Amino acid sequence: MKELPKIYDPRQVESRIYDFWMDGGWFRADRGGDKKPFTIVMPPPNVTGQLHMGHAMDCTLQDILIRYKRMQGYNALWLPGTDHAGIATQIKVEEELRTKEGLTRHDLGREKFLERVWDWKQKYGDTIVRQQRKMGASCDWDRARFTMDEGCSRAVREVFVSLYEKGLIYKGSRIVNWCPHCVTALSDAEVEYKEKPGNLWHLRYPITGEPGRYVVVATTRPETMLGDTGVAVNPADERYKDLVGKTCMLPLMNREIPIVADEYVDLEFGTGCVKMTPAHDPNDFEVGLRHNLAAIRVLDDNGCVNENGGKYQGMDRYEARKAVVADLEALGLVEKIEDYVHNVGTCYRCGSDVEPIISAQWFVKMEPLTHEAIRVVKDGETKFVPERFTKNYINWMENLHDWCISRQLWWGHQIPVWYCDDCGKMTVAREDPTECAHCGSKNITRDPDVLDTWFSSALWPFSTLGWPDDTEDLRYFYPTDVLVTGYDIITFWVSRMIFSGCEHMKKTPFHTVFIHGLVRDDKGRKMSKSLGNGIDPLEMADKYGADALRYNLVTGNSPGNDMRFYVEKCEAMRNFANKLWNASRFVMMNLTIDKNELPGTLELEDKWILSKLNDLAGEVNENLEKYELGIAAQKIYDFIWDSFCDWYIELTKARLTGDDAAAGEQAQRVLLYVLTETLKLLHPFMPFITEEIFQALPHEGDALMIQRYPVYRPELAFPAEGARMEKVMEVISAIRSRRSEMNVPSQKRPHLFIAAEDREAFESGQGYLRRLAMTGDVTVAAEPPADAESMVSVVTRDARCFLPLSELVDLDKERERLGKELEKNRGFLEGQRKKLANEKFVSRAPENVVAAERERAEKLEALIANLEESLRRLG
RNA sequence: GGGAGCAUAGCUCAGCUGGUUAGAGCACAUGCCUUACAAGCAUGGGGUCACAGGUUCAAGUCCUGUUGUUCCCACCA
Repeated sequence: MKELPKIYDPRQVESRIYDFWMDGGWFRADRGGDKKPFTIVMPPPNVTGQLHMGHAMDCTLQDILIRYKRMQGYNALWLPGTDHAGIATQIKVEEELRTKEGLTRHDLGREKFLERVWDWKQKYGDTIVRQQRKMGASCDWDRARFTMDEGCSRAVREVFVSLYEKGLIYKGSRIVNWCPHCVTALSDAEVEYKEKPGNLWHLRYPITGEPGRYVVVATTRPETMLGDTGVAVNPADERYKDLVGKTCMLPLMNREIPIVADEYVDLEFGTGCVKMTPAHDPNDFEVGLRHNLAAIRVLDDNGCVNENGGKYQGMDRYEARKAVVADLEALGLVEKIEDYVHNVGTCYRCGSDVEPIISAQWFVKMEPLTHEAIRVVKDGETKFVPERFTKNYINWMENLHDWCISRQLWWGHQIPVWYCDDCGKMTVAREDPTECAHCGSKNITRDPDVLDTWFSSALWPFSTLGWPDDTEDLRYFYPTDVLVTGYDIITFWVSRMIFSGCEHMKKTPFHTVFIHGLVRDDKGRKMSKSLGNGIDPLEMADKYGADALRYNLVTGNSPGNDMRFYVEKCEAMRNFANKLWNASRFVMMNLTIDKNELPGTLELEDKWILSKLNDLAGEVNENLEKYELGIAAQKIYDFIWDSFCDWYIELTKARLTGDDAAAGEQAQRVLLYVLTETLKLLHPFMPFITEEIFQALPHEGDALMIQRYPVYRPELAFPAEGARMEKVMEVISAIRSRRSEMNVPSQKRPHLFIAAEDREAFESGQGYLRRLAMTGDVTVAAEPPADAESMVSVVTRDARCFLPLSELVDLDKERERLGKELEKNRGFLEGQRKKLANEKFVSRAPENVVAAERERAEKLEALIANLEESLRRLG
């Protein structure tokens, strides 16, 4: 028998157990056999990333599901990997380059710079993987992928070319979101709008040929006026009817620009006149197209005024803003300046204000792709859990603009397009071409841009399984089963995986999207580097154990809702782990058997705990199937702590320490069985400690992690015996409560007289009544003892108990107490009777509900009768 | 402007398809080193389930509205 330390120390256990699993090869998913596949692809964290609390939660939820499915007998594949994370990674490497060597990427050149990024990836790329292992992640590491590995890159290329061939990818000059700091275009999804205080400048543009007359336009970005090529009014606006068709003079630039009429202009807002800057505003761009307005770009890629900005050339956008306003004021052309709070688009990576800029970029034509992506969700082929996120998804899908996929970065999948220097045409190819496909010229230059990171992530569920090749893995494991991710990433990623799966695989990539919320700090704020309020999951795992951290992250919250992180909860969960540890120690210390087998005959308390365990197994399976992980975890917690430790272990002590060896062994067998089944139930949630204990117990099979997950078994349901046991437990609780009220010292062990109908239940349980209710001898009879009047009485629904503690009793107080209890229960009974007297209730409520209410009423009546009897005896 | 969530004990939150006298952790109070565990045991106090209507035999749970709060989407110069 193995002696275990008194306090569970996860540090001694976790890494050893993890190695044990790895050595066993149990994380590897096989194909075929008589098992079915179950697949989760891990949302790939950034290569340069550190595990934060959100990852830890994500990781825990996935690991619970995959371990559960593995134990159910599936070929369970959890496919891990990392994402190259274009902008994020490039920024990091550039920063290091600047601070350490004072260089920019341009100093190095593309090739050398990319070498540096790959070096960086080699160096830090496995940090997060190590951290995931610490959390207990049971991924198939042999299948780990990277979005820029050879296979994923081929998938990206295939998708780009085939979408191009289908006419779903095009290059066009359009307004895009431009980050002047990252110097690249961004997709709509990568822009975060933030409310910022600003101004609304009202500017006067003189009407041509009508001295002294102006149109007044309002703007939040006065510097863009340098690129104005028109003024628009609403065609229905009576105020400006005569101006349409005329021109005005653009101040500072002295450019004559037309006044046009367009529905886009809101009559109510501002003056009803809008300056048109087609090169720097998406709406103006559209209006410009309708009225043939020129698009004059006045900002360069760094956000500085370019050669089209006259004397302001070279100023950055904010400098130019001040200068333009100052000059206009000097000319008397600023009518007024209002304070104005408006939404400003910012870069989701660096936070700089995004500038809408006209630019030649690559786009995915979204509209044709959305139909199937919407259908599969509407038809339930892919379901969101919780369901409410479906609406988010559909709404987003239905209002999509084309997806800008080109980025002016170096780190990423370079766009497979070559431009011919001679004929000017494009060659789009699966293999790198040596000549122009149109004229055969060798003078071809590759498009320098790379693809949006999410372009490759969108293919993750099938590129990781071998696509575009027709691999065995792909055929076996695709479509995958569940995607686990936070709600913040539905638009970025989930939606794109769905339409990509539909388009390229003709099947939606997963049947369930399991959404979780954000992990916030104890004040409800997002954890962030800038706030410095992040809690390192590894520190928590180290201090309290990965199991405790996992339990913290999965209990007490429900799918899709944010949770607050409390260190105290880690402590509580560590205590729970320790509780289990000590319960296991207790079982082991009393173990003389070496085989896990239930005994042939069972005592009442055995049947009670087995029945409880059986119910638990049934419920936990139900909850897990419905993704109610927190509820399942809570039930297991309650079972272990309340039912198993606080009751059952205590109940077995009489047998274990008694003289009857056979009875002792019987108790051992049940203890071992119940503990082992409980470990199985808990294993997906707390993998380390459960495996460690399992290995120390007599067991069959190599590892707990590959045992069969318990299910409900009708032959182990003992509802009648369970109810009888609870009669006794109720008496124990009632006596304890009375003792506590009366401050009876625990050394005091009074004789216990019980008057009850079901005498057998109480007679057979004398041992544990003595032990748990701290009494002396127990006498069970049909009627109370003769001198019951002088004793302390304790009343339950099924028994009247009498304790000769008269010296401690104040008869008046006793009467008062009984009276109060009687009052209370009469109140309940009255309610109950009313309900049962209600003809509508009896006729309309389901039979079982009515029966339950009847039974409840009967029990109340019994309790009241007992109370009345006791009170009567007191006189 | 459109949409969604949340509002339950002092704090943080569970409460699944309506059905016991609404639960947990932490905190609090009292008594216990009872040979698994003081990271523990026993007992106890504490809640008009935001507000107002409605549906129902029955509402914390479903519907409508109100208030407060958080978030997502759109982006009107």
